[in-house]
Order: sequence, then structure tokens, then C-alpha cells
Amino acid sequence: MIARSKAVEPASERGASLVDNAYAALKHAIRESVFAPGYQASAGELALRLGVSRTPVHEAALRLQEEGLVRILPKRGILICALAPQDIAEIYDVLIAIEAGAAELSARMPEPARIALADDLDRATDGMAQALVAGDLTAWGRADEAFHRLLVERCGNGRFARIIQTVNDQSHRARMLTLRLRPRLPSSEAEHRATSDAIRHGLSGLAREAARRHRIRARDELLPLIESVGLRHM
Amino acid sequence: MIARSKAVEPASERGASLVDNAYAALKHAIRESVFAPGYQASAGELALRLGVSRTPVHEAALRLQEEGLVRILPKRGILICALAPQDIAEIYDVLIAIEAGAAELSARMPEPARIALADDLDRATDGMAQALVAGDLTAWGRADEAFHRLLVERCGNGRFARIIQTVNDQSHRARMLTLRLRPRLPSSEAEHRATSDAIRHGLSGLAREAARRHRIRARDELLPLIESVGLRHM
DNA sequence: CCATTGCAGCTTCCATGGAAGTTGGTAGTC
DNA sequence: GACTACCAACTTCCATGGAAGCTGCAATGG
Repeated sequence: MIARSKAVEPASERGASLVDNAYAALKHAIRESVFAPGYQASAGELALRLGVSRTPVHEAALRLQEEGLVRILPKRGILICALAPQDIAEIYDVLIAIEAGAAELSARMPEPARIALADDLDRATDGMAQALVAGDLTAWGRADEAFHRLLVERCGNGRFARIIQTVNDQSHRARMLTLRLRPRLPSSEAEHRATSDAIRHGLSGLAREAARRHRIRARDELLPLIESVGLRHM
Repeated sequence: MIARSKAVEPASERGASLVDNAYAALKHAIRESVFAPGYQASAGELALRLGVSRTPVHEAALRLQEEGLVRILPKRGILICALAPQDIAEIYDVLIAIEAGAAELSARMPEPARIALADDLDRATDGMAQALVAGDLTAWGRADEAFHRLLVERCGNGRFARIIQTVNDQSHRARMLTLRLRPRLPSSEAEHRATSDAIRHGLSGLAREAARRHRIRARDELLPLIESVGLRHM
């Protein structure tokens, strides 16, 4: 029997192929910074840790490369990608464009769906408010994440959801960092309510602008902060 | 010596791996409808046609699946994906959101870059106008494509370019079809000029709205057309 | 005639080994 | 001492074969 996974979850989902398992395990490890950015691994080493051969690891690495999480250096190894401030800026511009579009689409849905979504969005915002008074940073982050995930996953455009998923995978590490970096938790509540209200009442233009402004403010707040701390990559 | 490629380009770029070659060749074949949507191929068959073993074909198929061009059915084969009208709608909403964002970013670039881009955009629009009077459908399509590619590739956000590239790969076939479907070529010229002018003068809000409106009009013109023809998939 | 079962032929999935390429250190030369 | 050439150790890349799974058809039992 081969010794398994010291640092990496085996992630043995049943029904999934070894490639899927390797993909999920590696992605999780990267998201949670088990592998630091800039770390260069070899397929053989990762295969050993996961208890599979090199082939499924290689194929998982191809998928991760497609998503921008790693780079496969020909004949040299697998490099865990680092994010520069420039990348964070690009990612925020993607969030601004796509989430605004998602909010607009959501506001154009038939009324029952709109209202159900607005209710769920408000519940997430409630969670943020509660976490704020409790001073629970982690809970606040989870609730905020839930709000934004709901917005893109329920707008009816699967491609929007997929795009956001990709950039979120890339920026998860940075997000965990900046959450703790800010002097105070931002007062996103009003902007979240404005978005959900506009969706509830079917005001697509307003919904688009509210979502847009929210992300623009977050970008303009965070980018200078990152620059000032002098983070070159993360 | 193995007999090569009847229907599929070998596409032997030097310096590229066999996987890259297979990827490029398959993508080209799908774009140009050498493989009809719904066609189910086996990795072995494709490998034979391309003159390589099954491994690089399989890895190329993984990349194509990531981009939504094919689906790998476990233990059954590789399925060329078809596009439903719903997919075209989703793709247009992605174009609307991203190209508007790209136009806004472009208008925020330093003046020399803005002007250079606006000049290039205008040259593409000139090409469309010329093709229009000449009645050259193909040339018109190429010039229009050039305009939109310039817009996203020169805005400074590589992620925008990548997203657009992905949806364009998916919708290329549909585009070739709808180009010939319309009763007359659309008068996109004024909208293109409005976009490039706004970029030239650094008016980011105006540029965003111009690009947005242009794609919205195209969507609202094309979708009913596709529905009316009763295309179920393409 | 209809339903069920078993099987043959197909497919992908994954492990493995040889080929080819890159790197960093070392010996040799000026 | 500085520079070049080479070599050993490492890596991925790709072909290939066996294992496992899916599908459709034919044979069998009701």
C-alpha cells in the first residue's frame, strides 16, 4: 500500500475519476495556500502524494492551467501562479462588467423568480450585518461571498457564473488576505440593498448601476491598499 | 508511414507540442464545420487522422471541453457541442458586458494609446464601409470581426480578451450562418464611429454606452431572426 | 409477442517506460 | 580568476497495453 497524502487531501469522491479527484485536491490545495505561489512542483511528486500515477495529475494540471491557476513549463515542471496587483485590477474589472450584467438580467426575470432571488440576497446581506456587529470577520466574508455568488448563479446566464467562478478561484487567496488588511469592514450593506431592491422591482437599469457602483467602490478602496502594502505577488 | 489527415489539417507548427497541434487542428475543424455539431468521434479515430497517438488527442479534447466546444462522454467518446438559441442569447450578453467594459477601459488609457487605437478602429470601420458598397459579405464580416477584436485586445485587460476569445470560438459557426441570414447588412458604421470617437476623446462613460448599445441592437436584431428560422441547434 | 439477460465490440481511463529536452554544477582551458 | 564545454540528474512528452465501463443486439425464457 502506498503512503498517501501528507499535505494534500485525497478527496476521494465516489463516482469521480482519478483526474477529477486530482483536480479537486490540487485546486483546494492552491486555494488554501498549501502550495505557495511560485512553488514549482513536478508531476511525479504530486502523483506520489495523491497516490495515483502521473497521467491523471498531468491532466488535472492541464485543466488548472486553462483556468490560470498554474503554468506548465515544458520539460521543467508545474508552477503555482502568483497574482500581481495588476491581476487584481483586471479581475475587479471583470467583476464590475459581469456582475452588473448579471444584476440587469436578474431584474428582467419574471416577477416570482425576481422576488425569490431578492429575498435570498437580502438574507445574505442580513448575515453580513449580523457578522458586522459581532465583529466576526470570517462570517462576514462568507455572507458577502454568498451574496455575490447568488447574484451570478441565479441570473440565468450560465456563462456569467462560469466566468466569475474562474476569476474567483484565482483571487481567493488575495481575498482572504485583503479581508484582514482593511482597517474596518466596509459598509457594503446599503449598496447590497440597493441592488436587491432594484432586482425585486424589475428595474434593470438601476440594478445594473447599483451592482456596478458597488464593485467599483470596492476596487477603488482595495487597490490602493494593496499597492501601499507593497505586495508584489500573492 | 501512416496515412495522414483526409479531412483535418495537420497544422504542424514548429516549436509546438503534439498536443498543441492536435488542439489547433481540432478547433479549426470544429470552427469550420468539418465536424458537424452532434458528431460523436472517438479519440482513436481522431488520433489516426492526425497521425499521433491517442494521448495528445485526449489532452486536446480536455482543453476543448474546458472551452465548451466538445463534451467528453465517459467511456463513450467525444461529442461536438451544438449551440441552441439560448446559448446565442447568453453569448451576446457576455459580449455586451465585456465589450462595454473594454471600451470604457480603452477610453481611460493615456492619450497616445487611445488615439492609436481609435485610428485602428476607424480603419476597420472604413473596411466595412467599403465592403458594404462592394456588396462583399465575407470582407464585411472580416472587417467587423477586426473592429471587435481590436476593441478587446487593446484595452489592456488580458482577461477580457480571453473571455471574448472563448465565446467567439463557440459562436463562430453561428456567426457565419447569421451573416448570410440577414436581409441586409446592418448599418453598424455609426455605432462603431461613436465608440471610437468616445475612446479617442477619453470619454469613458460614453464609450461604454456606445459599445453597449451597439451589441444590444445586434442581439435584438439577430435573436428573433434565429428564432423565426426555427434553428434548434447549430 | 414482449421482456430480460448475456455477450461482443466498442470506448475511455490510467499506469508505465523510453525518448527528448532543460538545468545547474563541475572540470577543463585560457 | 573568468569563461566555456560538458555531463549527470532531473523533468515532461508521448506511445502503448491492460483494465473497466457503456451500448446495442441477439438469444432466451415467459
